[in-house]
Amino acid sequence: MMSTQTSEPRTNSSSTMHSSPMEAGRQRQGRLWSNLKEVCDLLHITAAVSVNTEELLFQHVQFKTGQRVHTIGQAFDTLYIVNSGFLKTVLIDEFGNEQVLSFPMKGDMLGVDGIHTRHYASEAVALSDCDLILLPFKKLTALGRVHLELENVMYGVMSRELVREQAMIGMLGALSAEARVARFLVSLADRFAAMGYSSKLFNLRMTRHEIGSYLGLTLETVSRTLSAFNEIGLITVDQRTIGIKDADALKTLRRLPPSRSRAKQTSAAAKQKAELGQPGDDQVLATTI
Amino acid sequence: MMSTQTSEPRTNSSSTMHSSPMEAGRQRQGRLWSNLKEVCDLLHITAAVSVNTEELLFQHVQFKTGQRVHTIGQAFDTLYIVNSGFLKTVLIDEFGNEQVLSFPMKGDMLGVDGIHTRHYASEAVALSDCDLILLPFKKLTALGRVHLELENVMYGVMSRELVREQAMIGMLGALSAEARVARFLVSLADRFAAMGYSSKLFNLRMTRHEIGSYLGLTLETVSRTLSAFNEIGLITVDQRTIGIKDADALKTLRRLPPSRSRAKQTSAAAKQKAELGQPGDDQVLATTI
DNA sequence: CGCGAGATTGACTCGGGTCAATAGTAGTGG
DNA sequence: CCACTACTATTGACCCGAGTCAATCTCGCG
Repeated sequence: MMSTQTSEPRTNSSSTMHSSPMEAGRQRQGRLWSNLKEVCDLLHITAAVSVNTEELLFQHVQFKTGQRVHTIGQAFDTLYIVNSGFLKTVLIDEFGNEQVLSFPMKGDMLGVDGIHTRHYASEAVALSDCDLILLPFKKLTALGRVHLELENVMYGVMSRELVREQAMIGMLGALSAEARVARFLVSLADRFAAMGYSSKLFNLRMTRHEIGSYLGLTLETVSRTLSAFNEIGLITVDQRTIGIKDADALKTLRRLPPSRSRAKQTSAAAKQKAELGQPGDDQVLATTI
Repeated sequence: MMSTQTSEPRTNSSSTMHSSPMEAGRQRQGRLWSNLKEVCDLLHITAAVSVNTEELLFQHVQFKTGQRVHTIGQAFDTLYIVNSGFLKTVLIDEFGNEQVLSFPMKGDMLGVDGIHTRHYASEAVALSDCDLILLPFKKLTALGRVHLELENVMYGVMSRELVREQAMIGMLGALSAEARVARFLVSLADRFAAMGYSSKLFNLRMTRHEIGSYLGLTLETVSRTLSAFNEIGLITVDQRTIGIKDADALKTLRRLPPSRSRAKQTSAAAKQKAELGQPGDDQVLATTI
């Protein structure tokens, strides 16, 4: 039934553009293109690209929810930059189990893991309709001879990704389930803020299962932890709508009240609820892409 | 008691060389230097460095056991390649706890995480006397203008490191304690083999505590797991001397399969074709639009 | 409207963390 | 050479955090 095909994405001509903001891009031949300057801005890389690069254009491509951008083992030839939309990258183990590695969004680069072996080492799937900028790798390296600053841009992006993964390893190796979920929420909030969305109220683009896979937890643990945060007033939860109520507490959280509060929830939980005031179920609209 | 100070390493002149093999390097001005070709060989990067690069020399530096190569936050200016010896890289959290990120050895590159912010994001400590090759980053990028293949070497190394960290995340997120220890041993064995040492009998250069930190486990669990492997004949253990008896069993050991959503077994059929690019069965949404 | 995927919640189990006691090993100095 | 000390490793006892299994509940969509 639902074929998860890697069907041809459309390199948009007159196609349906989605509603998310689109800073970069211009029409030409009925397609979207971006120049090097815009690409660097998107990456938040402060590269002095002084020369006129108007003739140096990179094409955009659109992917719809569920489509794969690349799969594991596929021959590598291009890098991607997310201009809008949300994705996940996953590893597939020998039994077909998914391990989520990251949730790329605007300004993130995809495909870097393919450079080494010339085959993508992970799979990238669109969690929403996406607009990606294509960076053909050969073109990129060829450009390095003309625009030397490009080299540093690439080093910076790859190094940044490496640091991000190091932080991930640190988190998986050392933090409790609650701390992982808390930091995940904070990091999401920060990224939304960086993109100009609200950091206090947003929609998760991924399932509990995917969050759990990303954090090395089960979906039940993720769900329970979100409920617990909700109960003590750190956040509000309504399905995929998350409201951040106490970002500082989330940032520094290591472990929830160790023992007693959980055993007898009738007393302890109720008491906490009373102390903190009614969490109240305010449902508000979240940012939509 | 070894003070772990960051005292000046010696850029060897007549200094004590340790016992490990030293393929690359030549004497000049009483110091060891390597050319680009040797550096690439060390990295196992198949870069066609055709031109004569004899005048392009990189200096070696020695570090003694316990010395730090770089610390977190220190200004970044050079990359390192391990020519001989063993190290660990660690993250330090807000309470001073170490989180081991990797155990670099011959052919590995250090310092890449400093490129992005121009400050090292991790700390590198020598676990044995080490011989490292210095790659001043400015020199490296300057060289990119003359030797264009160097750019690809760097991309390859960084991408390789990224893939390694991805695998680490996958392991921490999905595998049981036994599986982690088993794979750790196998990967060590493979790396020793690649360096020309025995893959069947080797010495660990790190403590149980460091192994545990690396694998997201406690030192007790590591110790117990090694003892258990010893008891069922997979390995022999005597302090830091490890003998691999059944590498295949170690490679495939799982205990505690992350349990997959999927139907209850008939797994034999499902498992055999763990091919790349295979969409597999469940996962992945799809929304055929 | 009914179906199916996702989310929530409860009850139970157990892997691995914690605490603690013991023993093996190495470096230092008398 | 042997004690003295500090580190490292092994093992046992206990128990808690998170995984497992399972029963609803909700919601979006055809």
